[in-house]
Amino acid sequence: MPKIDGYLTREKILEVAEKLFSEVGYDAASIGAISKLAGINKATIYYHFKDKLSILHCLYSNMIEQMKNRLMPIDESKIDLKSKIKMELNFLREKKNIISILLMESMKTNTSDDSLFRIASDGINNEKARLNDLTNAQAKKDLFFVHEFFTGFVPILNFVVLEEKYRDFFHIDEDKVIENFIEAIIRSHYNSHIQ
Amino acid sequence: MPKIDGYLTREKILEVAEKLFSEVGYDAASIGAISKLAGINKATIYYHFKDKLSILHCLYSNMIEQMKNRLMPIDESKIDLKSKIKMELNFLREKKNIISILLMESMKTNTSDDSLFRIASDGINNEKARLNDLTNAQAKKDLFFVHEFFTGFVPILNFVVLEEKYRDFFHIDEDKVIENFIEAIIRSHYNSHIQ
Amino acid sequence: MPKIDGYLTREKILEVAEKLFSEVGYDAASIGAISKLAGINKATIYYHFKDKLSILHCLYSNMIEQMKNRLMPIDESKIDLKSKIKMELNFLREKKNIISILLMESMKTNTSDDSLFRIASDGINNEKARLNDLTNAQAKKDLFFVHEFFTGFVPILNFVVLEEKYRDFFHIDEDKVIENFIEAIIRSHYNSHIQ
Amino acid sequence: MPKIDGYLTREKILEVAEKLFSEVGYDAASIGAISKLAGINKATIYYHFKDKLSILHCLYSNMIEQMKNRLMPIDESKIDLKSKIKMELNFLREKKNIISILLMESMKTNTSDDSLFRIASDGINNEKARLNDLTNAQAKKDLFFVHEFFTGFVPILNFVVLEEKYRDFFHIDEDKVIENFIEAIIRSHYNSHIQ
DNA sequence: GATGAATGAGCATTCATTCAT
DNA sequence: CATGAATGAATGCTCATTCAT
Repeated sequence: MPKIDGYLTREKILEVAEKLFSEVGYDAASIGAISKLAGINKATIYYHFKDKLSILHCLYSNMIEQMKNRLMPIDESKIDLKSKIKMELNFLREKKNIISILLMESMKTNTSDDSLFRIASDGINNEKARLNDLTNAQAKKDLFFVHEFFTGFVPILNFVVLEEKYRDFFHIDEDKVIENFIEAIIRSHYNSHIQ
Repeated sequence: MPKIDGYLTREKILEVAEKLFSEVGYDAASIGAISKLAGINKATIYYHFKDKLSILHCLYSNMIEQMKNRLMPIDESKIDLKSKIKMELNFLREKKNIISILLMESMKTNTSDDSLFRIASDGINNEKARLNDLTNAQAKKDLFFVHEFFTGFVPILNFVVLEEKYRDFFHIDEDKVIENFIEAIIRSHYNSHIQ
Repeated sequence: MPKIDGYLTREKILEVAEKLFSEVGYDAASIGAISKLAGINKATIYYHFKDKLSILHCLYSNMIEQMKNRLMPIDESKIDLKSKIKMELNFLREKKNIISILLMESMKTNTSDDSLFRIASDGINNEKARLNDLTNAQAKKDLFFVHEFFTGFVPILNFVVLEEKYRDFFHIDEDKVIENFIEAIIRSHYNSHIQ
Repeated sequence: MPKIDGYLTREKILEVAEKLFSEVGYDAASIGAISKLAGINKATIYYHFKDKLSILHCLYSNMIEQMKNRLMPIDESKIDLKSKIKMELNFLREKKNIISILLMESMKTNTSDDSLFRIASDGINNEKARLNDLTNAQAKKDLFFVHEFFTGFVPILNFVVLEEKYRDFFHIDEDKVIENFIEAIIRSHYNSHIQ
């Protein structure tokens, strides 16, 4: 085992943890399994991270960091909406693993983990500029957020996570399913934006 | 707890398991915890169920059973679409726990669990009648399914699971969030049905 | 491994734990070592005891129980004081192990474990009847307790624990050391009782 | 922390180790905890000490050194016996931590650690001069040692270690408990010296 | 039907210790 | 002198599961 570089070790742990958490879930992924897959001693993981949970939190932070440097308002001009969504989707598809972890953890009904909402509201707030009516603000903002979150953000994240399994089950090929999803999300969510 | 016969014990186990699985996830919910919460001996659980996984499968079966006896096509007549959705939503909200389990398990990227898709395609097939064009069938059907699944089925299930946490995070009250969601899902999904 | 009798298993665990705790100290005695010495599976220990600490507490309780059924006032009549002390000493020498544990744990300066004092005050209160002066009570009682505790109780417990090592170091034989200790404790403590 | 030279670092380690050993016991005090409390890297501790045990041995040596430069015979002249004991007690009370460690370690029934006896016999031999009868020497010396050790040395060390907890439990204030102990130890031990 | 007792394997975490720099 | 990084072995404890009764 090379003692060369603590930074690389840390990265390797995060990489393997993200993969395993998303494959079997946070709880079923053991530190022992991570250490074996990473080729790193179990105790070394605890040199770099306080505990198992802090690995998860670190993954979240890294994702948020990347999201921040990226999420930009997608405007309504239909000219290139499709390609904009395609880019967005490709960006998110690279983050499939951490997104699946985020969704699974958020769906535990008794945790107070609100990462999903914090991330969503960061992203959605970027687009709030679209709201042109500032009278009667709160009621409209509430509807706007629900619409953005449940008919935009949520379907997209779910698509990223479930797409592959969807293809396997329905025997459709990748390009087609993506094409179809983009058409569906434009028709439904983007064509019904609250303004 | 009156354990009049084995049936009640079995029901109690299922009831507690469903609650706990949804609260902390399938993996973090131990048989020991279930037995303690249910006031039932651990070994008794193994009298009624072969193993932990078969409890989960039994919960799935029960849900599918209930879904089958219920899912009916929601037609396009906008007259009472809203109240129809409201009813649908109330029906599903009672199943919040098992739905959260189903979603969490489906999102593990390495499982071959396709319950989510089997349940979805049962439901969606009921509505396929709506498709009026039978020529060029497959391509259209594919789009239809993607649309139904990712912009209808998925947002609704996610809403059922996340609604309470959404309210806590955004400080909105229950009635309003439901009202808003129904408006959003009608605007987006139902107004863009593939026909 | 016989599954015959949970009570016996529990007793065996306590017996081995007491021995090991006193040999190497509570902290250095691992549950694994106890289980190995007892010929009992590690997990079985946790079936019978909530955690490691509750084994210790159980040992304390058992000792206190035995002490209660035993400690009687030793009166001043010198006729058979010696043989009374000898009996007392033999009784305590059988409890050498738990006494050494009790002392070691009590000497950790940051624990709030007051078992030693609770046990001592039980024993000493039995003898408080000897105090014949009830005027000016508290100051006298305080002195009485300090005297009983630090020049009676403490030397006796320390003797029980250290006697064997004392003999090894000073190369004296058992009978003689006991004889000498009894003479010393009578001369010092019993001849100077607060009355 | 000014780590001007290695000497200070070494001192700091010893200081923190002594504190922690006495607080939680030698076994429960980890090198990691010592290093954190001392603000010194774990590996640095191993630069200064071969292993954990040698820290303990070093603390013992230091104590013995200090004891040697100090222990003087307390003669029988009752004139100022009280103040002599008070001084002795103050000297030992400053060494409470290492004394508690010494006692705890000595009470492990399977260790061959005889530091307690070596220290005691150093101190007691200083006073052996008091013995005026040199015929029949051994039997008398044996009694003398037992008396000095178990009714003098042991109660005093135990008092030093347990005093604070004694006060907490019995709700007595410091001055009073010391006053009482001195009276008790004079009455019992010093008034019954073997001569 | 139900249960007390038991277990092997595994869990997250910590240990004292090492070593290249 | 000092340290960041690493490790094998062990820690207390929990797991799903079994089985005689």
